[in-house]
Amino acid sequence: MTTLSNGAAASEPAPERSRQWPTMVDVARASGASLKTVSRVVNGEPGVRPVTAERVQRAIAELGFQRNDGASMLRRGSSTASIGMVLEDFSGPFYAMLAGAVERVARDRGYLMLTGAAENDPERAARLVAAFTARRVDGLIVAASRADHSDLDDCIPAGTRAVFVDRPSRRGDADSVSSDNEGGTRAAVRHLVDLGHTSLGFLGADEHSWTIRRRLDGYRSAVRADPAIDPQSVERIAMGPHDDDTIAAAWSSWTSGDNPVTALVTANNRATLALVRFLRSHPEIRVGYVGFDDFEAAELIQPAVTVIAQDADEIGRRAAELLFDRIAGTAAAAQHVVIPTRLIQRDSGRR
Amino acid sequence: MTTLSNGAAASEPAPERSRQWPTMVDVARASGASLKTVSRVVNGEPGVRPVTAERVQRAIAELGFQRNDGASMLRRGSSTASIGMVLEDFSGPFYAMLAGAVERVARDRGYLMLTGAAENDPERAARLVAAFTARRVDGLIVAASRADHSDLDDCIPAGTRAVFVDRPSRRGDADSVSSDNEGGTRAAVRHLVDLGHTSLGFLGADEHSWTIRRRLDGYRSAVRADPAIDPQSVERIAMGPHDDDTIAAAWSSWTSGDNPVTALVTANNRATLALVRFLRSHPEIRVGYVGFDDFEAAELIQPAVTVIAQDADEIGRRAAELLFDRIAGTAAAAQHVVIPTRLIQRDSGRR
DNA sequence: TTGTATGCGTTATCAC
DNA sequence: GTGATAACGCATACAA
Repeated sequence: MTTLSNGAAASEPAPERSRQWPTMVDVARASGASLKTVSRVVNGEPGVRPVTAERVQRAIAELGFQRNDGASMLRRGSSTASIGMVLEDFSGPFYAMLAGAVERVARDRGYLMLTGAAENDPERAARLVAAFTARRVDGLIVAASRADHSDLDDCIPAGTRAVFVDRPSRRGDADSVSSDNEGGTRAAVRHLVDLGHTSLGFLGADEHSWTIRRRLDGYRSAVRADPAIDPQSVERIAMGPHDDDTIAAAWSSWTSGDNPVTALVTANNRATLALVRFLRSHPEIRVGYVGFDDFEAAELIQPAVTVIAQDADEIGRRAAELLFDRIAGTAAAAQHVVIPTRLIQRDSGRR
Repeated sequence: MTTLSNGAAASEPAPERSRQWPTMVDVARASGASLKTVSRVVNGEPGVRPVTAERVQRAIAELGFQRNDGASMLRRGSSTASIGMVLEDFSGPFYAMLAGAVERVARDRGYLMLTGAAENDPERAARLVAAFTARRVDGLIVAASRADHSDLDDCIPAGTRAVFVDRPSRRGDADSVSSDNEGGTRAAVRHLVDLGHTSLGFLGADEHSWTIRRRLDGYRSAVRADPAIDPQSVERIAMGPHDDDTIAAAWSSWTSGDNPVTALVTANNRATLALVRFLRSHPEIRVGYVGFDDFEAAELIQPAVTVIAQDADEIGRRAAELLFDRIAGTAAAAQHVVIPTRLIQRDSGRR
């Protein structure tokens, strides 16, 4: 049983000091080489006699030495080769794909990703950012788009690179990437009009969300711009979250007068699924609809749901690349990248 | 413009040395206090005169100082207060929920989570583990359940705490948490038999996956144990991945002889969706089925899909708690926690 | 080819 | 109360 430089026994992990790893000093002692020589071997530097290197390697293997990257980076003054990602939650398919895309880019560049969920709590988001910067991440991807989180922007130290997803930064100096939310709902409205609908409604979601408000803007502007659409449609807006009751209330109010609503645009996945569920329990209601955000089962539901699809993968990729450009030092003006949406026509548009 | 101790100007981030943060030495200089006094203030240690503390605080605010947690942890010899999570991918709903649950527990305990996806590549998984341990994470959650990843187990240094999700460790000394996969498919078979089916088939998935093999085991044992079931059912097994063609081939072979298959068990979400899609394009085929793993739209598809639901949230929570117990030093024998599955009866069982 | 001494940003010891 | 000084694990001038 070897005794380590820090006084612990190699085979017995100490309880509170997390775990005692062998250090380069231990390797040096075990191999009879000096600290510097060990360092050379570990970092693959030239100028070590093969025999010596061999001895050191053996000691490394025997002790199970692994370099402490934290200490290495501290001494080098180099970056931590890590980024932090704040997302709203993990389980939404959009955020999950986003995180996957970001991590892929990060990994390709040799970076590690720290991740945390804001879960609708601005304070939690702020704590995450603080924890990330305290660990000196090289950059931040902020994908927590609720307006409440905008205080977050001030928590990000000046000079810390950050890219915002689905919402621009309140401070204008940060890059952002988002879907073409307005264009998406505009396309949805156009599609419904093409199908013969002239009286529409908007089934919203969280009104504090920046994306949801952009989608609402798109709906409003498309409705206003088209003289064929009943102007009442501009006011037929029900923000969420929705369940059977809220949808029933909106529906009965929108169909009680003359020129009743015949088609809906839903603002996100949740709203779409709430509507589908509502229609299941009210088979007598016939309505055309287009949902924002695609989902795996959209084509399996009957009628298959026509959607405005976001390219979460592309959004994540672009956001990460933008961040790494910043990290590399590209000092250009803040960019606001808008990723196109795509209307996937299935059957739910006609009623 | 203040000049920092490391020679960079506060307002101009240096290009390659990632970013120059003010250090305690800078704060000390700016406030006229000593390094140790600054440290005391930063850490809330007693024995500082209020006036002095005030002066230091002001300097901290002015410089935008934030303690370098990496350096702090190095000096303290304390843990890094971080865990690493290796998952198969981000976008699968199961892994996404898992990651969310783990991060929630970690955050509650003041830990940060590093995450990376193995994406079917054993080498990538190994590199992730190496990167995590090089940063001295306090523990690992391994949720990469393909059998190919089992080499991974040897990459985890002895003494590094790890909890395996959905697969036990090859080295027996690590905790694991998984669904009751065998019990799940047994319940599925029982359900189908209750509905009157006596000739079954199994639509599998990746045969290298430990979970898929357990589900297959459950199917086989349930079929063998029940004399009411046609023994041919034990061999009616088609491993995946599946598309229309593979399912068509299996189906025609399983229904060509006498006592044709009338019901199927699908091994995971992907297989279930492939079957649903297949049945869409072959409306003449009528078959009962139960899918492993619930999905949001399962109740919206017609017929609504009966599933064996896994409790991903509970699995993640238990795995994380097990890990933190280990980190806290609870030195008990390795535990293998099995989380029950739940049959959610909808309509797809009867044909 | 190899080793010694110093410092990264922080905390701990101990003296003033 | 306060402040020199050493040390955490590692890399780097520079000397041998």
